[in-house]
Amino acid sequence: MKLSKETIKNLLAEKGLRITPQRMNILEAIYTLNNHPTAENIIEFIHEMHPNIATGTVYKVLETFVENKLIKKVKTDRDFMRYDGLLEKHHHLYCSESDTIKDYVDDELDNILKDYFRKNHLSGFQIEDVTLQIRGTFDK
Amino acid sequence: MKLSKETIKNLLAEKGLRITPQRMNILEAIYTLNNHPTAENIIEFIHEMHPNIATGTVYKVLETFVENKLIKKVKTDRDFMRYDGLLEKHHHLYCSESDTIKDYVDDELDNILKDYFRKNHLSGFQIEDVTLQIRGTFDK
DNA sequence: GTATGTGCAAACTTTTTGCACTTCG
DNA sequence: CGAAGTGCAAAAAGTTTGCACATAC
Repeated sequence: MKLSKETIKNLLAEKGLRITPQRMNILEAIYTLNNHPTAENIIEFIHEMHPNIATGTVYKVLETFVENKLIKKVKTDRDFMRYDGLLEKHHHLYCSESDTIKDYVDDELDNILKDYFRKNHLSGFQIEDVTLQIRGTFDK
Repeated sequence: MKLSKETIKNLLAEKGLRITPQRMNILEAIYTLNNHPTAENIIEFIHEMHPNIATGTVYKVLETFVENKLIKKVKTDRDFMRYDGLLEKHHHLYCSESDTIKDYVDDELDNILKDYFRKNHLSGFQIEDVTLQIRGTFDK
């Protein structure tokens, strides 16, 4: 999921965010790394080409991106944050034996869930979004 | 979901864990607090009656409980861990406006999911468990 | 030019660790 | 008694913050 500089610029511009080299690099890193990187993964990746980008900046930029819905935080039960650049609706496969998280996209599943929650209204709760955590192991 | 001292002892004994006052207090706290407490919530609760229990001990005991499947870690996109004492299969309602997480139990939903994954085999992945993250807002 | 973003280093928060001491069984 | 658990305080790990400087528009 490698994006061109132009596409990345447009993504930022659409959200009314200033286009800075740091933001472009960080967004590019997330799309290139693409397997739900941690802040550290992103920093490491960027430092190979741009060693002068600051840790604090990366965290600030990531927060900005989350607020502007360019990326999402991924829920985990580990003590560090992971980020997700896939904007399309999707679910996650969590590996029990490693830190791998893979995306799972399927319209049929989404329709089944939509149907279920249309029929079974949760009283006192307005649903915004439903995603599955599918825990298991990848075949060796 | 308040449990008797006897029940708590049995839970520990069944897992072959030594019964200590600290472990009993921590397990009791989780069941009493019951809304997916953080380590801090648990420490605070326990300190009211037993001010001499150490923070490090609480973390060590929580890890032991997770390893022995007495409790589970709850996946969140926040930077602190939350714990769940409900052993029955269930899903989670995450509030977008607060840190509230509520349980959602429904057999019909579980059957629908079981059906779906029986029909749609994920190649290269052995499913152990599927849980829903239902994000939204509670009515005021 | 000015509002916004960045670098840096210090601080903060949450969790982990090592080791002497204590306790459960 | 011996293995396992606890307290404590120090440190690690991850993230946030404040402020002077730099840059996008």
